[in-house]
Amino acid sequence: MARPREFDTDEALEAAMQVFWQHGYRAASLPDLLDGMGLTRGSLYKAFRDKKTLFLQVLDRYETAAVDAGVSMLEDSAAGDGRTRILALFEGLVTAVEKGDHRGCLLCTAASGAASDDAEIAATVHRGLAKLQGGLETAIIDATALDAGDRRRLANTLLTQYIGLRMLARSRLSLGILEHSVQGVADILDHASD
Amino acid sequence: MARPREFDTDEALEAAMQVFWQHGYRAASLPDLLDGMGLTRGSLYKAFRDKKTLFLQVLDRYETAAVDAGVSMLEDSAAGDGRTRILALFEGLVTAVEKGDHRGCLLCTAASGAASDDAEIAATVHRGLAKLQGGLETAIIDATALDAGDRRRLANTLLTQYIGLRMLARSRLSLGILEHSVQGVADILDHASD
DNA sequence: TGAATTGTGTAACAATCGGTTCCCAATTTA
DNA sequence: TAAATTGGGAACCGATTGTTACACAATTCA
Repeated sequence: MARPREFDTDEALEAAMQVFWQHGYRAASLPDLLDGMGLTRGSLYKAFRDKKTLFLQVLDRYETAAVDAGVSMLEDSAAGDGRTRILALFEGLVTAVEKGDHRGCLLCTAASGAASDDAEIAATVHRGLAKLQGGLETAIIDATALDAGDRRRLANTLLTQYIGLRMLARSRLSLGILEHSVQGVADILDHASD
Repeated sequence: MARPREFDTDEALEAAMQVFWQHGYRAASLPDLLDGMGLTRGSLYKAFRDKKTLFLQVLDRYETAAVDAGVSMLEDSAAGDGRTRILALFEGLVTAVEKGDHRGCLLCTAASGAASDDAEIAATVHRGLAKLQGGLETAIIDATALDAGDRRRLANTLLTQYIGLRMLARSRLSLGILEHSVQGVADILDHASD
């Protein structure tokens, strides 16, 4: 029918995610995005409508790529017991930081930034964090003998811990927290069922 | 010698803190600051040099007003035992959110935002969080019988929890976490010394 | 081959950004 | 009164923001 795209939409979206991940929604300038995605203004606006729509698509991609992957791991009984799976989640976080990844959590950055004013963005962020919350709770069932109330509370504590750590990862502040954070999480888990 | 200031420097700084607290360093525009502080460009630049210097003064003010107050409470043995003092810190946080305060933590917002690129700002943020870290550890000495290593790890866990909660407070996301977060912290404390 | 359709690239848009400089009135102290 | 300093503006800077418009290229289908 007509002229086909010269670029791969999926690759462009992946590149856009990296830019937003590093700079946040508001701080990511259009030139930043154009450079990272390797296309021009006209192509970007024709293919992705505008910056906010692009960001929403990026959030969806992040949700299926990063969040769902983490949740699958948390709920995969073949990957060890619940305790092992939860600790693996936090170990992955620390390992990423030690490798120099200071991007933190795209959802968390979006939640605290100017993006929190926007209802659509806030809803997507909420959905992602709720998924993580559910994954943690599932893993806890397999790790402790807590009743529903305590389980929910423990899941929330761990989710808060997760958010705090990814926040610290982004800050580049060396408060010596990340080094032993996995052991700290293990302490919480091991003592929760007493 | 000369004409005196018509505005109170301290009040202007307080107003500037509110603006930065709500919008973050980069997102706070000069018109935002002028409106909030109630003065004009000429006066602001004459009195506070420039935006960054103003923000550094605001950070100092936040440190002495908010951080030092929290640390004093954590270390005040007249305010109950260590456990009580730590829980009071988190209760204050939850209470503030329930009153509609969604500003979160100025230090944390600065740490994750563009401010983290600046060495001076990063150093000030680091100093504030380290103070909090120390205050928590002092309170833990009064709450548990842990050795130095475990105590440090518990302090870091609580600080991470604190940061995560203030992050959530800023996000306005209702994941049902804040409601029982104090109980969650109490669980961590009560089981830590087992 | 020719018309229709769509992507590409660039220019330009209006608005705002933080920062600076200027002027002059107002007010103080020496 | 004279010197000194602030307040309140206006004006401007170069740069940036996200967005739109338009000419041109490329591809497909009839």
